[in-house]
Amino acid sequence: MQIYDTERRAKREFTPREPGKVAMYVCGPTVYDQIHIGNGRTFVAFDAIRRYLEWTGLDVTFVQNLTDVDDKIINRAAEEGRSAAEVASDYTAAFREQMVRMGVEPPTVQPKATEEIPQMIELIEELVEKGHAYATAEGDVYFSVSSCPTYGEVSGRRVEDLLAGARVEVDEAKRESADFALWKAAKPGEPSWESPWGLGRPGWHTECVAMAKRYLGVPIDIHGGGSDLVFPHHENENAQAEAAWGTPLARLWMHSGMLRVDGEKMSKSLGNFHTLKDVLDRYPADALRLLVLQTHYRSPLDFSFERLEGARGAWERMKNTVSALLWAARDDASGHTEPRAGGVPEGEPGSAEEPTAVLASAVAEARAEFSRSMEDDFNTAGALGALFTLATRANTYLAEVADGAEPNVAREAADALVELFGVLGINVAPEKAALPAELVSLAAELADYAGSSAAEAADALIAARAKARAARDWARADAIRDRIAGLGLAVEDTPTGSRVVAREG
RNA sequence: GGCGACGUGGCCAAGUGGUAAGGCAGAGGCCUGCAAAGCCUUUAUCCCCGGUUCGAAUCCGGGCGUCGCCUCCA
Repeated sequence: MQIYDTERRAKREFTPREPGKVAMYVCGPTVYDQIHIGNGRTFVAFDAIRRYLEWTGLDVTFVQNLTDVDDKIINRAAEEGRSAAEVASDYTAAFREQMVRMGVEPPTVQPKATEEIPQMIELIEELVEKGHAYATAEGDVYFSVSSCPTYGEVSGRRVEDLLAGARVEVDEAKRESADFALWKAAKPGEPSWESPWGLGRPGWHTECVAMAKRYLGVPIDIHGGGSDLVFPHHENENAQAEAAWGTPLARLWMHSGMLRVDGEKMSKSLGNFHTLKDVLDRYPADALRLLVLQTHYRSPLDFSFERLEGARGAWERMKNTVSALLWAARDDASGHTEPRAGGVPEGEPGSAEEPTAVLASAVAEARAEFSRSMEDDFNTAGALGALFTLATRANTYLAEVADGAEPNVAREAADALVELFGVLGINVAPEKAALPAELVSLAAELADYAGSSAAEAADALIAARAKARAARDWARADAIRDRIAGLGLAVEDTPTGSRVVAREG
């Protein structure tokens, strides 16, 4: 498995520190507002990566912090006239809700900064003791960048450049402009904790270091985040680990590309700012995931609603294909699980041209190509291409063999699509509970159905409609279809016969 | 100014030494009572100029352009 390492600026073979196990840390949000689709992109990308690692059999411990004490939260609280804790609590809940909607697996551990203060103080003390950090008269503690020889390695910067090109006013209390705060003295009314340097709160860069150490041990295997975190955040994190423990924080650094909207950086002032919640209120999460994963995680992603529409269409077609395959396998959304008669393969048995054999090899090819792409730095776009190709071949197969589809091969193809899209967190399986009980009474009314099974009722209605169509009684055929549609379902006529499916939206 | 990334068909996007996956949109055809779904066909001098090579989108040099970070930011 090849993974691109930000620090080395090259792909390298990934070998976990402990065979079979991966210790992974991805920076979480600062909970001061609804997260936006840029955050969403990052979290979906790392979720797909995590799912793939797990799918290959690795035991992944995934840690993601919540920054619940920060200037932004304090400012927000002041604006709204309530406590910082309330603001943090609300947006923590909001964040988790969106992650659930987005289909992101919950982290193994999701520590909050405010609950890790002792560990952070311990780390800062260690840095002070070793001469890598210093306290000011005001009660702030800074990290001394020039005391750390490896500073700059993660982001590829030189300390001299940083000092020379510093755009920030040198804080009087800081020894050098590049030094950064590990601990900030509290101002009146701000959330604060007791420390050896007086009341205060931790700096952002210290959180992840303390948490990674506590929950994963250093160096961790993979540290991820958005590419805007490379500098200074991850550089500063790494410096603390190097200074305190003489080890890099992470063995491998992964960074996802930025998201842009309509070709521009997303910002509130440009009016192109979208929260994840707003987008998920309008579009299915699977469509958004598909859109995100159709671009490699390191590339910039240009978001637009036009593209999202396209992704939704593509996703729905995938579901249609899976649905048709399951129908051919006699196990679809309408609950048919018993094989039916008539599943005879077409063509010359044993011939390479035989459609069933062609589809079977298409499945194998798609699986191989999917893995090959993912093994190459999680190339989800290439992996999706392989799945779309399989879907097209499957549809071709169904069209070619008509009613003679081989159930086992159709099922194999459907299973592959559901499984592999599922590895990317995209659900293309038809909903099993799609058939409402009202179908039974409808079938009783229109098709003389006397039983109580919704699946059988669907069959009876389709049979009644087929009979009407055969008799060229279009009015009756359409009436049956319309009544079924009235239940929120749809009737589709396919090469393999008609079927009742759940309707989108 | 410093560091870095990218430039592939109308839009998006894989490929990274042997002559261009896939998605969206468009056009034509097939299937079809209608509708939906589906299938087939069709659109690429791979930003420009040099170089290396039997052979380059793919490597090297130069140019042009776009973007990111350098300040809180996923």
